[in-house]
Amino acid sequence: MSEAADQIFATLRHQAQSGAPLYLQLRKSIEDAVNRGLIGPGDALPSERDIATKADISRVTVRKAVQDLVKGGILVQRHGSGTFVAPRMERVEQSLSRLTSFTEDMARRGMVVRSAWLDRGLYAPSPDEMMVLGLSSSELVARVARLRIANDTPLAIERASLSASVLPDPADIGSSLYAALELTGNRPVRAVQRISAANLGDSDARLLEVPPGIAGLHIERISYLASGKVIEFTRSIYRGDAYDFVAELRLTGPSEEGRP
Amino acid sequence: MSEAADQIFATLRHQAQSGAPLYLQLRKSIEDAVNRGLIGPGDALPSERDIATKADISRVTVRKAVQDLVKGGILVQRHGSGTFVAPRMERVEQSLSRLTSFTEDMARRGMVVRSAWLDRGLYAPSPDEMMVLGLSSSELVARVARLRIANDTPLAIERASLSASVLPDPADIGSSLYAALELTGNRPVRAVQRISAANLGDSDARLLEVPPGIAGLHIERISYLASGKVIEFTRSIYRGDAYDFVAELRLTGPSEEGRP
DNA sequence: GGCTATTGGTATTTTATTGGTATTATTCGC
DNA sequence: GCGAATAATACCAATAAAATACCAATAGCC
Repeated sequence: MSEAADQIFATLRHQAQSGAPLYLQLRKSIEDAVNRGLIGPGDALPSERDIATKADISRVTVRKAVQDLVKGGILVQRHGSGTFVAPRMERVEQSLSRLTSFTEDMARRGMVVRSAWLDRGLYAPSPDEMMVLGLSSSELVARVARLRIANDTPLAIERASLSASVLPDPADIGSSLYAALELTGNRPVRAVQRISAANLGDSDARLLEVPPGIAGLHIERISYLASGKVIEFTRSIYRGDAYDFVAELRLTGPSEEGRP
Repeated sequence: MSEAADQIFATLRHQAQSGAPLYLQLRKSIEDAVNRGLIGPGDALPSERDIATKADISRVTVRKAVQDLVKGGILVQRHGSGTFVAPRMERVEQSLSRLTSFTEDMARRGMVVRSAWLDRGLYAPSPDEMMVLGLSSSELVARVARLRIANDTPLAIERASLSASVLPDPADIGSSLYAALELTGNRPVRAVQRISAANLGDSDARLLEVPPGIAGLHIERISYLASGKVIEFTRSIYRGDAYDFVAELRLTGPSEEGRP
């Protein structure tokens, strides 16, 4: 457990002879460690017992300090699991290069992620879908829609459309659409992604639990097989106030590149 | 199976006495091996049993680690066949000039583009600018702001800040900021760009000739010199209804064979 | 085609570690 | 002296971590 969490004890000893109650000293130490970023959202604190023995005070005293911070929303406790720094709702950023792993990205920030299925089924294709996916009106389209949730806050709506021939049973997708496609041998090799902004409509806003009219990031992605055939068509809507897309650009070649 | 997959066990033993749960250690080892390219997309992992006996831990523990990575989309499992590194979408390197080339982009859509200057001058730096550009309060900052117009429709507002030392006279910029920087030998080689959505404020909306509150794309870009120094800091606002950012993603992996 | 070794998948149990709580002693201020 | 805040002790409950034993699908060989 050591790591950077030991910083707690450094500041603790520093104020040891202040005369203030022990639990207040400890509380301040922990608070400082969080505020100074020594331990960030999602990080685990040492167990109450560990803190107690290391600081040489009773566990109940530790508990008092910790509980205060839990009440204040600074920490989160999970019975049988541990004590953690409460995640803050700040802008989350996603690098464009890792667009496929929402789950991983969020987990790295100490957020508990889950998805709620909005839709999983086979339908008659819309004109849009027929055009993009190259379907005839007699074929079916598989639609997979889910709400992405981080720390009980809905962050995004993802709606994917695929030809039913590549995803005959939309219900048995695990957590990754790409993994499911991989299993059936339909591997996209290329995708074009289009990012724009749009005001959220009523139904989307309701799903994302924000007022209607708020700005949202609208991402449209079309994935292609090696054969050039379109395999997937995804429209995602991200909450504009909680999500950043980050791209790192590199200037290639000499300065003669076309410029504005 | 041996090959490079054995690298997993090397890093595993390395962190053996970290005290962390076994399955976390293993998960990290595998994750590292993938991230460092020791095992690439499509490559097979040793079987769960092999990993278990080699690392001298239970197979269920191996399973826990592997499953986490499957959930995160890093690995793919096929019952009766094996565990494989999942394919991954990667953003194609996009040249700096290309992404910023408003003019070129619009011209491709057959639009007549022009710009209107909103501001060109030297100012005392704001705290933001001092921080990002690394300026002291006694130095000056060059601000360049312009309205981008296509077919007589305002599309975007670009506001750039630079140290006055690299752009002593903001007034003599031609049509390209980058060209001006090139002349003084200050060529950015890298930039980090952050795309988000936000509702347009009153003044920006007025400039863009849209009603306030409409969704806009907010792009923040920080450009770096080869030395690592920040040279430019641009905040742009695009009309969300009239502009798309397009990125092409490519799936990395074994091109043909090697597919399980 | 069908057998078989090998693969991942699952259910169940044990153990250690975590937070949760009730109860009691001490200290300090009024 | 009384009472509230402080601190310590001992025990309870939930969860995670790990191991065992067995099931099911796939691939490959004959």
